[in-house]
This record gives sequence, C-alpha cells and structure tokens, in this order.
Amino acid sequence: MMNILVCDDDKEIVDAIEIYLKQEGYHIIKAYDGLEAIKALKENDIKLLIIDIMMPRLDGINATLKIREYSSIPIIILSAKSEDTDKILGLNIGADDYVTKPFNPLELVARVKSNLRRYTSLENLNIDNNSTFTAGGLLINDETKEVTIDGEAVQLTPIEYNILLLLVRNQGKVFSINQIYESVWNEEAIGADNTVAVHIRHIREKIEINPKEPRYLKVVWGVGYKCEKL
Amino acid sequence: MMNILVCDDDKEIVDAIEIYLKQEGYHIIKAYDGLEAIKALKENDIKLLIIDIMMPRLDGINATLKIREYSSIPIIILSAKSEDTDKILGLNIGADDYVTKPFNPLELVARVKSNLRRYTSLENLNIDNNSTFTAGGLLINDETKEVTIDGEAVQLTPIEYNILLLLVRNQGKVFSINQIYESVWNEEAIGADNTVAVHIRHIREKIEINPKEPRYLKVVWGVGYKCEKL
DNA sequence: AGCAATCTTAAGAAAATATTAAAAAATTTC
DNA sequence: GAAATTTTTTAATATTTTCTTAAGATTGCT
Repeated sequence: MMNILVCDDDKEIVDAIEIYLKQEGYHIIKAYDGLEAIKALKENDIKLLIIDIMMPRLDGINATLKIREYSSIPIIILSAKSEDTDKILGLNIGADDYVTKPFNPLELVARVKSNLRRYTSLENLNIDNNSTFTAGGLLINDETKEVTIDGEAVQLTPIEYNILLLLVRNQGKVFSINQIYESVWNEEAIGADNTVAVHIRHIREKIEINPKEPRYLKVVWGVGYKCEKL
Repeated sequence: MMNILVCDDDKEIVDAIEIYLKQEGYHIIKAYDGLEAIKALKENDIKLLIIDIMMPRLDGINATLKIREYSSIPIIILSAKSEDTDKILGLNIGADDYVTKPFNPLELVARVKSNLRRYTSLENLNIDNNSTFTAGGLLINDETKEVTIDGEAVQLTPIEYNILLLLVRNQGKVFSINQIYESVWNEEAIGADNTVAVHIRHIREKIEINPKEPRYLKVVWGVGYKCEKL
C-alpha cells in the first residue's frame, strides 16, 4: 500500500483529494496543519506529501523546511496564489512540485504519479528509505536504531541516541545546551547543563577513539555542541 | 514546534499568556526581563517575541532595539498605558505590533497568528534563514559558528565572535566602544574601554595579515570601530 | 610638544566545560 | 511483584578556555 499524506486546514479539500487518489489505488493519511503533518510522517511510512501553504500553527513552507531536515520524500505544495509559484520553487525550500488552487484533479493525480515515479526510481531508492545518516565513519540507521562506528556496532541508550541523531542529522550546525535539552527531552531546560554534558561524555566514550580529543562531537566554547561535518 | 518567547516581569501574566498560546499548539519559553529575553533568543529557535515595556534591568523598548540589530523576528509589545501606543509604533523601534494591558486573550492570540503568518510568508523567508555574512575574504556562518578568512578557518572565542558578528552584520556602520560592550555583554559599560580594545586586538591578530594595518576592523578615531565595507 | 585615545602584553581571575562517582529512576528479569 | 540490571540524574571537583585587569607603549591630533 502506497501511503500519501494530504495536509490542508480545509477539510473539504483534503476529502476531495482523497477521493481522486483513492481511485488510483493510493492510501490517504490526513492532517490539518503542519504539526499534525510532521507527527503523521513520523508515525507512518509515507511516500509522498501534499501540503497547503496557509495553515494554522505551522504553515506549509515552514513544515517543508522542517521535514527536509530529515527526509527527502517528494513534497507537492498546494498554493492558493499562482503568483508565488516562482518564489516557492525558486527559493530552495525543498519542495519538489507545486499545484495551484483551484486545481484540476487529473493534473494533481498526474503530478503525484510523476513524483512518485521519479522518487522510487533506482537512483533514489537507497537514499532515504533506509533513513540513515553518516558523518565520517559514524553511521546511524534510524529505522533500526543501530549505530556503528567504523563498522563496529555501538550500544547507545535512548537519550544518548537522540542527542547524537539530532547532531548528526544537522551536522555542522551548533546547538546550545538548552536547544539540545528541549529537543531531546521535550521540556523546558532549567539547570540542565550538567545533565547534557554527562550524556555528551558518555556518547564520546562510545564513539570516539580518544574522548578527550573528539573527532565527531565538538564543543563550541560558550555556544554549545556540534557534530563535525565530515 | 513553534517557539514563542514571552517576556514580562509579572510572572502571572507570563503564565496566563502561556495557557492561551499553549492551547493553540505553540511552545512557550519564558523570560522575566530584557536581558533574559535576549539570552533566550540566542539559545533557542524562537519565531515570535511578546515583550512588556516596563521591566527591571533592561526594558522592552531597549531590548527591542538591541534585538533588531541582528534579528527581524516579529515582536509584539505589551504596554500598560494605551496612550503611549503612538509613540511605540511611531518611533521606529522595530516592533511589529502592540497590545495594551489588560488584554483580551483572544485578541492576543489573533495578533500572534497574524504576525507569524506575515513573517513566515514568502517575502521574508530567506532574510533570516540564511545566516552567513561576508566582508571581502571574511566569511561568518552563524549557524555553524565558523569563521574563515580567505578560505582558512579561524578560531574565535565567544566574545571575539560576537564582536566580529556585530560589526560584519552592520558593516560600514561605526559602533562606539560603549555600544559594542552593551550589545555583546548585555550590561552597562563602565570603564570597559580597555576590555573591548583588547578583544579587538585579539580578533585583528586572528583575521588580519598585519594587525597594525587592519583591512577589516578599522578604528574611527574618537568614535569607535567598524568593519570596512568590502 | 603635549594631550588624549588607542594599542599592547602578560598574568591572575573568572567562566565554561569535563570528569568521576554515586544516588535515584526506570526497566527488565526472574 | 521483588530483585537485578540498566539508565539517568545529581553533586562535587578538576580542568580547560576565556576574560579582564593593569601598566606601559604608541599613535593621531591640535
């Protein structure tokens, strides 16, 4: 079954799209704002996303940017104003295609098929379906939650894993201790400095040859930590 | 997750706002004066700021001015007296909207949504997202906190980095020693002349071929320092 | 020249991160 | 459901890096 996520705050539009695509044999998952879309993406094996721009809570543009941090599934943007088309495609927000509202059902179906074909062709087959991330000899497979360093398996605890995943997914980018805490724990960071520091050390002990001279998890003094881009 | 920073010295107001906005799916980060707000902005990925005017240490007006030196996120000012409305909006301190206390929760929520929508619309998309700055052969990537000079990586300390970022972001503009101190340290400058001078020299040593004849960080005698527009 | 502003140097003070071990929680196993 | 194990947090201390200070030198200006 080929899952397609459709996200628009207008329930009628979502339902309409569902009818068209269901006829083609696709299974539709629905979301009504950007946050729901991101949640649905994590919880389901979704092959393509159709997303509206104007939505409450988290709009389509920002949802796309966020999703592109970790996934390259095809994203088709639905837009009310055709004038912005150029901007959407021009700005590299990471969308693959766009359709303007009101849209021709046949055109939408055609674009869905075309994008799926392109994505599932051999080139892209092994890029993200196995959602793996690498940095030098470090390899993270988020599907199996396995981590290897130079081919050797590494046993990380859940928190350690999540911290490492965050940093490797966005390698190069520096995260403050607060950002790390809030991203991994999903709660406000109050006096969490040392907690994060201890976890960082534990990770280093497991993935670094010499934890005192880390190759991967570098500290940026006064700012935070990052995974070196390798 | 859409982070909103709420800043007021009255804890009850902050908590009340948190309740309203949480219901809408936003994540609230709290601060109780201007300095805390600026710190929180640096450490978190914040999309909108709601800030009171009257606060200890650093008031909302001055905090806004300071934040506008490097960010264009939407700022909504909370004000006790409606008479000052004109001044706040008229004086271009850089706020996007204002709400008078006592405020209608629904109005506040509406204004938050409206400002976020406007901000995340396409026009502004690539203003703040791209976080790199250049001046001649000097390149600063604020995301990775990396600085290169003619392609060569340069290792700066946090204060050095912040001073250089301020000057390069506003290259050509002259900043007095006091302005630099207050912007980087977030506290009143008292006898800080020499401190700043020492840091300037350290930066020059790292980015200039000949620190005695700086190409980038020029002194404007009797006024302050600037980064040459290149 | 004479004054004030800026520069320079190095060393002590301060701040941030690292480390270690042990206590507290959470999970798993029996 | 209790014991054993693993994981997470806390706390105290150590280490590293960065900041500030002070005192003298230099530079630019009138």
